[in-house]
Amino acid sequence: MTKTKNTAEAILDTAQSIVQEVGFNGFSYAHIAEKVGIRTASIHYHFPNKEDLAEALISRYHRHFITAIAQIDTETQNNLEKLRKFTLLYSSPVQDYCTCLGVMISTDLATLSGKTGEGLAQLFTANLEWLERVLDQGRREGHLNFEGAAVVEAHQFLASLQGAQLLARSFRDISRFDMIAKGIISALT
Amino acid sequence: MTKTKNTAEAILDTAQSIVQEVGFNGFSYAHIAEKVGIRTASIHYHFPNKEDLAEALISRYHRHFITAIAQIDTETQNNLEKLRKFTLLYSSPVQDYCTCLGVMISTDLATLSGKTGEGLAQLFTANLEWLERVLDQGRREGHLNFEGAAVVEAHQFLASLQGAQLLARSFRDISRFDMIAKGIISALT
DNA sequence: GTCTATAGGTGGATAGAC
DNA sequence: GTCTATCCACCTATAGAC
Repeated sequence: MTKTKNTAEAILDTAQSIVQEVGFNGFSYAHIAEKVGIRTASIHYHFPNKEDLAEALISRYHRHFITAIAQIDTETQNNLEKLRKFTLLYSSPVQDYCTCLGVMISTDLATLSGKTGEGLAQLFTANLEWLERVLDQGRREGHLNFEGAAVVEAHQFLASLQGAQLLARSFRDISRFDMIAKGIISALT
Repeated sequence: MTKTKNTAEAILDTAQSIVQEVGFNGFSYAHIAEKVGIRTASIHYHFPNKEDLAEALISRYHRHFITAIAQIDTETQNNLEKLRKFTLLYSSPVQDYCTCLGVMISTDLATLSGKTGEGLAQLFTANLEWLERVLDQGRREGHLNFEGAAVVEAHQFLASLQGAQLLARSFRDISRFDMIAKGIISALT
């Protein structure tokens, strides 16, 4: 675990932070190369073209997400508290006035490959299924209160967080995100 | 009103639909030129650079939005019905699996001018102020039901619709938008 | 696995004729 | 106002040395 990060990982780290800031069509290999401290040809060695990079980004992001919600499930029993922690996952990119990778990729979708699009859909499906499960369990246990199907509530929950990121970013005002996130949670109690 | 549309308007129409599909960094003047049936040099005559185009797009979009909500206010008395019509405004781009111009611009913000950013904030402010007013009036008249401040509810409402656009687009499934929009409305009754 | 060098293309933008 | 022609910067991508 103390092993030095390899170049491919460093490229993905840098690429992800750039994409979250300017979108997938707002940067070039030269930008990544400069930040990582290598040449553009080296990036092409690891990711032959930009599509490969996009697919690698979304796939790694999905894996990280699975890890994150697994940790929430492990360390938290109360379902309301789980949801609160989920909102924190979505608040972290907002600290830099960025959006999560999923939101950025979703607006750039039309210019990306079908495989990247499938990866994005899978990521959002994982989000929605986890939310639906937690919402459903929480209601049955009496900790959460909402009307209608859990799957609808899950969609509303996720959509609200995504929109909250856009609004916070547009106003350069983190409190807009916090206000919305707090509102979703309090509506469930 | 039957006057033939001038070139500047035709450029803006085409540019807007392209931006809503691929984002502001996903197209070039050549793409617009081809669709409009002119040369790129002609676009530069009307909009010297891309920033001018961005500012013109957001400013015109804002004016159109003002017109649209004024019409809702004119033809509708019931505040719940006003909100329902507002969701229809946000559902129309989704029919082509696009997002509204505001959502697209908000993700591309980092690569755009400060003036464009201000225009976007003004657009969203107009959205939020209208929503807050309608929500507040509706609750005082007894047609709407929600807890907490109207300004918070307005933020949640708008964020939900924006996120709903992203999800519908990502899954290429309009019903995701409809599900969320219907959920927001029914939670208010 | 990373580099230099470079190909081949497209980007935004301008000059000047009509 | 729109065109042709063109500039130059930058882009993605590859070849081949080390």
